[in-house]
Amino acid sequence: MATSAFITRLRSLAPLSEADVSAVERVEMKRFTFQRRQDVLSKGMKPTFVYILLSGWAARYEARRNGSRRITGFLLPGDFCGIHAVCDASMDHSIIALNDCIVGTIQREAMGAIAKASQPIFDAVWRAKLAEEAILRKWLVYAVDAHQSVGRLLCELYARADAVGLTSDGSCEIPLTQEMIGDALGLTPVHVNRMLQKLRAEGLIELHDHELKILDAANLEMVAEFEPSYLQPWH
Amino acid sequence: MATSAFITRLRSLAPLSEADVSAVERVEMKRFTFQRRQDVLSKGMKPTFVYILLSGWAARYEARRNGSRRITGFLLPGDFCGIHAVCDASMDHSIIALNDCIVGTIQREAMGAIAKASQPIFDAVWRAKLAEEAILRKWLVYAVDAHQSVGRLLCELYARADAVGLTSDGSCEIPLTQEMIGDALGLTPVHVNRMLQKLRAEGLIELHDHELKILDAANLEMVAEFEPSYLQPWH
DNA sequence: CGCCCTTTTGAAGAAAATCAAGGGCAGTGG
DNA sequence: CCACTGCCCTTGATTTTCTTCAAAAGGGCG
Repeated sequence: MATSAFITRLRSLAPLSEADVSAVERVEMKRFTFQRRQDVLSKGMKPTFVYILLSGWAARYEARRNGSRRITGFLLPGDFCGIHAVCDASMDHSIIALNDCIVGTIQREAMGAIAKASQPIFDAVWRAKLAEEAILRKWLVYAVDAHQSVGRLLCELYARADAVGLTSDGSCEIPLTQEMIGDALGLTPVHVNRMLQKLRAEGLIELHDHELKILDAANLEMVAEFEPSYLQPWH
Repeated sequence: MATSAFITRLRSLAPLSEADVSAVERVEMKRFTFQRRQDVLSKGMKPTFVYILLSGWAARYEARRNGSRRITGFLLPGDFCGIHAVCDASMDHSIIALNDCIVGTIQREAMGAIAKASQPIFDAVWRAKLAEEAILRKWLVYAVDAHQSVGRLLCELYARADAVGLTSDGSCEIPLTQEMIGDALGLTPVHVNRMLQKLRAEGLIELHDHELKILDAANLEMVAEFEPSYLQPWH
């Protein structure tokens, strides 16, 4: 069952046949657990395995000289976290577990073999990469206004959680502190707090105890200029 | 000779054999020219070809609701500009020619075939993608301070131009206006101007008539917190 | 010459950072 | 059982950075 998030994610990226699914299920995968705040992969490492987040949340981040850090992406169950192995590259950033995580690893050659053997799997892997890059671009494009940035991030995370079945009835768990949100958006936690209060006052969201509820999706997406097609780049 | 920038770029990404080089040279490539300010690819298109910039500069950009645009990446000769075809995805952003450009296109299947047949070519394509993603991440990480951002961008562009032989003696052509730099960094052209003046006053750079000269590389990289290894993710 | 595009300069205003401090809550240990 | 500690959220006051608005100057070109 631990591969289910991975399969769900791949299926959200390309239409897998039964044979594709069983090929993915049969591939040898080692599992590791990581505790909150533990590095899954560190900058400079050259992984020989492809890493996949099976449960829990993680973040890509980089430290700056002045001691601050910037989060450059959130990883949800089913996401690749270290695809670098496929081309023998080393990590230009680190990945940290945001809560307790289970991570699966697949040997570079085994991953390459199933991707070469099946066009849908090949497509899914590339599309996952393109989606990740598209997310980075959106973070840049909409990094102008703090109110909008915070709103957008919540839209994005909700949509991504939804794609792997982690939402129910307009709610989902967001295991992030306001400081982490600030590290992701380049804002101070103080300012994130004020923007969240504004979104709450506008009746757009509820967010308590790491539980997000979207109260008014249409207006939130309007305010946040959010349009989810970039998360599914093949449509 | 028009494929030379592409070959140079691939060679900077992975050690290609003679057979690899001739495989790339033999692949059927159609060439197109684009004039300054013309879209090479537009948001929403689903290209069936892989696009490669052979000469000139281009930029990835996205328009915002308020009419402003954000540049999310610069493309130099040799860079892939529409790799989306490999997995049948549509463009989530547009690409515009910044000066007169020549673009080559390779059919999806032909590109897939040479990448499957040769591990170095396969690696080069993936590494190009990872390098591009790494650049996006750095833009986010160092988007805090305007002085540093401008300095970093110049470092990055110089290093990338150098990788494809477009520098000489510490100088290179940067066909960007201050407004374009602002669109890339999320700054107003007015503020870009002031930051450039500051970098000039500090004796770090010269920049006149789109000609950049790095006067003090060591101090510029220090100020800009620039460390070029992310451009070569396999090292 | 006159027009457009780009760069440059100045002054005022807004968004977000910084600095500072208090409060709630869970876990820990005396 | 309660005090203590650490983490996270919240609020207020001040300061900095960058934007906005406005205008002028330089250069290329029809």
